[in-house]
Amino acid sequence: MSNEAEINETRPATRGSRRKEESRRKLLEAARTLFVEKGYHDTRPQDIAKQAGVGHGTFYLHFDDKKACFLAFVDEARDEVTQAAMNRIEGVTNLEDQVRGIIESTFDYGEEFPGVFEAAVTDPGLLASNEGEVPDANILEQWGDVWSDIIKGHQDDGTLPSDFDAVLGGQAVVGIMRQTSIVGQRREMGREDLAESMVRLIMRALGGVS
Amino acid sequence: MSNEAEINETRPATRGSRRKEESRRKLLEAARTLFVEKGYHDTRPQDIAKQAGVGHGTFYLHFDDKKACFLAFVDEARDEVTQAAMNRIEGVTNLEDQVRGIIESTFDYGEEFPGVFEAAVTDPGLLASNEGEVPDANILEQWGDVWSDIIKGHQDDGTLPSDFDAVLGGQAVVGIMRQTSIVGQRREMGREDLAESMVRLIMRALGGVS
Amino acid sequence: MSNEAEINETRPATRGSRRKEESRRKLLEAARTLFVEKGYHDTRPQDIAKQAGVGHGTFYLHFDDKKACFLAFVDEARDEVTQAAMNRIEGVTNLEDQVRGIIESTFDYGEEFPGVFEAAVTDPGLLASNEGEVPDANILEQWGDVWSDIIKGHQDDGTLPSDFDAVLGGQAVVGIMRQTSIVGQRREMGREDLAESMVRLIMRALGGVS
Amino acid sequence: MSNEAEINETRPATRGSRRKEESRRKLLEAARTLFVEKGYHDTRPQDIAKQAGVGHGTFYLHFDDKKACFLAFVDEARDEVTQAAMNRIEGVTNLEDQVRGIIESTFDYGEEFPGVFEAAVTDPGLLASNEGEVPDANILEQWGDVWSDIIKGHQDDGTLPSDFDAVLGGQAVVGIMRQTSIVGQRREMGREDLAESMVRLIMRALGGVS
DNA sequence: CATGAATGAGACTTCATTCAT
DNA sequence: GATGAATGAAGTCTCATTCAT
Repeated sequence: MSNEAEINETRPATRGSRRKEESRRKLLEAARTLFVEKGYHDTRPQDIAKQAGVGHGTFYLHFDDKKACFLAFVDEARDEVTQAAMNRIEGVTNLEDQVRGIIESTFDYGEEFPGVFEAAVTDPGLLASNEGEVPDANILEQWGDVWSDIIKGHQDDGTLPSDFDAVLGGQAVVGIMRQTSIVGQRREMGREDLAESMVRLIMRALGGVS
Repeated sequence: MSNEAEINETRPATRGSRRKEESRRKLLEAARTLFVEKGYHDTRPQDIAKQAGVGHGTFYLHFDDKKACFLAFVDEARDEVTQAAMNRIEGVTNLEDQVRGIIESTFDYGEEFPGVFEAAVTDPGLLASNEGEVPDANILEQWGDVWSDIIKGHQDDGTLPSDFDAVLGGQAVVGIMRQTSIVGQRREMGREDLAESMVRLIMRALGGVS
Repeated sequence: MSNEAEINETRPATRGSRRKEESRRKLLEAARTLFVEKGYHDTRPQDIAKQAGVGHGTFYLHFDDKKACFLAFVDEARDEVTQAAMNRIEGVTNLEDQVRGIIESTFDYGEEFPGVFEAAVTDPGLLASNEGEVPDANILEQWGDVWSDIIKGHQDDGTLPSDFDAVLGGQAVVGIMRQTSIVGQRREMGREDLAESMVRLIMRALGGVS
Repeated sequence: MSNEAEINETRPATRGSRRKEESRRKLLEAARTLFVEKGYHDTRPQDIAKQAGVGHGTFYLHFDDKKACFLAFVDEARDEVTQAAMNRIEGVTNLEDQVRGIIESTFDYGEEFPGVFEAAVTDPGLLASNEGEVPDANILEQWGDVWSDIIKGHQDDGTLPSDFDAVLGGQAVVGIMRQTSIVGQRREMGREDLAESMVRLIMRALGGVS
């Protein structure tokens, strides 16, 4: 008996917990599909459960409530996008190549999972129902911070001028990316042109172009 | 629709129409207050009517539905912000002064009517309930177009380089403004520093600074 | 217009409010029927509305929630029972006659509205869902207080000994009545015998019998 | 059922049955804690299992359903209270001393296990979910019967008058005790005064005082 | 034109119970 | 015997909208 328990500790994925993990996975996948397709307010926990092929109640076994599920979806999307971008610029040191790489990577992700990014960007503030709730940091703001780090690195080694706040610079980059890509897609600009314009605008904004 | 309004202004309003106009005004003011305070989804037509001091049913005499009311609120806010900005840069020809003027004007508006801008920026797409509805153009996108015109003017007279799409440039400006001002406020940066950084980032992005 | 308003003040039952009052009445009647028939936990607001012939939502126009409706039902029942008892002993000064009168009156009420009293006696503590809620005074306790007043009166004029606390005495009377009548009914004792035994037990307990 | 229990005591329990007995014990203790703390409707079988440190499913190995568990809790509490009272009046023949002894014993129990008595008194009728179910006799009614036996004994040996039904007398005693002790505690009367008043009221009610 | 009582589809969530492991 | 993930019927309550007055 105690033997078995110890074995379980080294192999934490017991039968039950593996099954539970599977359910959670199915639910998150379903949530992604539906949040993207119909948006937060038009997606019911019930729909997610059905799409996942589990019972209504199972939903609440994995998420405290609908909002928690949405936040989990956003977290996942953010991690994926960030990971993809990081992989793309692995080893790249030139700023312009980094900018271009991240933009390309974001476009790739958007093509592979259409709508996911847009859905994930829904302002969490909109979901707050209980007054006085912690206004969870926006995914865009978090992304801006990633950019801030990159910028700070280049300010330190002299590639970029230091006459502006790296924090605001990071947010500006995200602001440009968000707004131009939304409109660029809506007005059906070509991906190449769009990317090139974005790179130019961003590089210039940061003072990285003579 | 604006036609009709003008006709009404030229001929003396009947008793009924004056009363109606008054109701509409009170409702819109109430709507602004509540949409700003509690957001779209947590504001009920009933609340708006009560705050306006009219009966619930009266709401539907003036707006087809809740969404229409929200859109009217957004329209109004947009017009106010735009008007204020236009007044501020009246007669100003220098780009940097225009940029600074509009930013200052936006900040002023935000201080006078806290939260209105943020509320008005809610993506109308989120409100769509009927599938296949026309996703009304976002207020930010419309603003970007205003900037595009300004930029195009400066490209034509050689103040700005023409090596990027003025449309995207306009959106980029709006993107920078939105994202940096949100974060700037959240992190409690001083208004002066924030404005100065925004001006510098925008001017550089557009190639207006050596 | 202002004329009409003033008339309305003297005749507060406008058309709308009269209709509302009617709905409330129908709901309370339905609530009584169902709470008595199926108990608190097996009666749904929906059932009450249906039985009353109004829509689900109307229920919540008149009661904050299910518990509030139950409490309103209890209040009503208590008032009725109390009123009937008070009417019965109007002008009666002899204690034994008062006791007998109230017991008879309670039995009458129980025969006219079977189960109402039993249902109304449900401990409100059982309904508390939010921790720290005000534990509304029990209907029995309130009744005990009514008896306390009667007893105090007889202690003051020497009809009853003063060697016990009138407050406890009042509660004791209610305790006797409740427990003996429940069991008396369950074991199908005759009403006459039951009443007579109750009178004797109560009179003796209060020291009102030599 | 009590037969089976006794057999188990005489022959050495197998490993399995000992373990089972242990689980049942832990569950009943947990049930007592939670029923007292949160009441019947706010206590879920899951909570009981968790508090007992066993799996949810184990609950149903020991009790047919939630109601059965509650009834087992009530049984246990009743037996404890009764046993304590019986021990206290062991050898006491004087009625007043018996009454006082039982009251003291009940108070002691209430101090040692606060809330248990109150929780156990929940009318089982309230728990009935299947229509037409036998409404199990109330614990108070059972207690009244115990008193009836005591009273009958005193009627037989002439200590008490025989001009009232001993059954009702027993119920009356319980009614007095219940109602006065609830209110006495709520209004924070001193234990001594409360007990003394209760003794006097009960003794008089039964005609045991000159 | 104005009102506000009424509506009912539908939202979110809970929980007693089962059953495969 | 023990477990705990899964279930889904059922419950309470909301709210955008209508309509009789």
